[in-house]
Amino acid sequence: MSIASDLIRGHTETIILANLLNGDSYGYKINKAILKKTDGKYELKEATLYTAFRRLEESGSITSYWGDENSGARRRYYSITPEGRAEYDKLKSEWEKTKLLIDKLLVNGGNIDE
Amino acid sequence: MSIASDLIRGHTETIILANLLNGDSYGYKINKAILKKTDGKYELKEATLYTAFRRLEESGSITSYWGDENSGARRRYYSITPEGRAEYDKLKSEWEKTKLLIDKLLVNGGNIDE
DNA sequence: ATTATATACCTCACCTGTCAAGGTATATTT
DNA sequence: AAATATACCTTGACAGGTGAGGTATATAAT
Repeated sequence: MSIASDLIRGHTETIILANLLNGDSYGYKINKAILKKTDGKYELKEATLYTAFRRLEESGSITSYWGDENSGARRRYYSITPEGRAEYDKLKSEWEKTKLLIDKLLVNGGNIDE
Repeated sequence: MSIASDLIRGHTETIILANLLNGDSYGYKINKAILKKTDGKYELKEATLYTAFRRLEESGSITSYWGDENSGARRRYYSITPEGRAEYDKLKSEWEKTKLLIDKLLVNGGNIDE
């Protein structure tokens, strides 16, 4: 594995929301978009992806509907709600703050008396 | 809570190791050092701290010994091992890579066809 | 004297997100 | 007929974080 799952934990929902900001999409496509964004380095596990969809829908950040494909596999499309956009903004800014905090915490240092 | 635990998850061990690079220390002091590093914004929960010590010791990244305080509460000191230093380097560089990856993934974008 | 606060350690049960492993179904290519 | 790609889903196990509890010493406040 190229990325530790404990380091990505907690970002799954933000990643999904980011992929819905510009328009509706569906699971498979979102995962392929993630793969492309990261130059093939990262992709969500299916179980993680779909359980995250459930959580997001339950909390009101997204809604879903079945596509009307007349050919091929059926698709469940997702829409981001206004609450979802607000949630995205919140999670994004939390990430920016946390990033700085972790950077500070991982620096070799501290522990010298006074 | 000022920092989401899912965002810090997986960094606990790296944070502890970072605090042992410059010399031995003990739980309570490490946590106070973390608090100081982050200007009072963050502190590990005790249960998190001590379970992380167990894991780190079991995996060979740290060793421990009881201090010889002749007054006050007893202290268990921790030393980072050469393996622990190597582990720190590895976790630190994983963080640097993951940070860039998450930054890419959280950007508004993707989902536009071609 | 007793209560509160600070120091300093520890454990257990629970919660939550991730993931391996399984499954269903359609369409195309070999 | 088999393999691959698309596209969805669920279940059980696992692991790290945490709330809530505990022990013990020393000092400051009531």
